[in-house]
Amino acid sequence: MMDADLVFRALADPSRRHLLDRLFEKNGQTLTELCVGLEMTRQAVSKHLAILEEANLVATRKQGRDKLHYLNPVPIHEIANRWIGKYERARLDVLSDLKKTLEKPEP
Amino acid sequence: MMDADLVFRALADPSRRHLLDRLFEKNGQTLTELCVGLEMTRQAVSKHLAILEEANLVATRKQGRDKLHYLNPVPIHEIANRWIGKYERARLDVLSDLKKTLEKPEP
DNA sequence: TTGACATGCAACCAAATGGTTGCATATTCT
DNA sequence: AGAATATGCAACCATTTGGTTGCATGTCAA
Repeated sequence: MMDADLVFRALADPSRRHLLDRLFEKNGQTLTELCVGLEMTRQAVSKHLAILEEANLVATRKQGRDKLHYLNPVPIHEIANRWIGKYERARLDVLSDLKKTLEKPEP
Repeated sequence: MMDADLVFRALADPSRRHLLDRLFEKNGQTLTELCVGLEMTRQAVSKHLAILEEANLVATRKQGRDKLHYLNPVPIHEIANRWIGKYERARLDVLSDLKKTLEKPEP
């Protein structure tokens, strides 16, 4: 099972969202590869990746001395389905009510 | 414009997500009304609501001595569209590739 | 008008967070 | 073997965060 709280908390930080973006552009990157261009030490990036891994947003595979990082979009998908879908329905209901109101002439 | 970072950070806390749930069940609640059943002081709830308001996830209207809180699902919708949609596509691409692989017989 | 109720404001506090530095370990390459 | 490279681990630090308490202000109602 997915822990939605871990996912939400992991997504709360812009650096972590940026790391997901980087993995989206190129999957299976190593830690040092993900560090280039960032104004952060390797250890900071490593911590962020650990949090993403804990939330199951990235999966890792150790290959020799390298650790390869892979994006896992499934938890994001589950959030979208279970949580955001609900509020999306609320939004559409509002639009639907508005539409009805506009269509119905004043009594 | 919506500040996605404010929205993500606002959604990161379980108490705040719970407040959104409460407003989803019944819209237009007052501060004290939103406090009942919560193991928190009114001031804590007030701070959470302020953060949600800053992220434009709730809108408020002052009516006499009451402050009414309304859920605004639009920022959640925008997050879903702009940000989650991208990773959703990634997920579907993976499934699509898998499907092709399964359909294509070995050469 | 006076008391009760709803909210606002500010100072304070402990714990979590995001980051650093320093050193250790493991693997690759010459 | 020995140097270079990739990662891991731990202690430490400043700031943010989530919460509290105490008091002030505004509004309704008897």
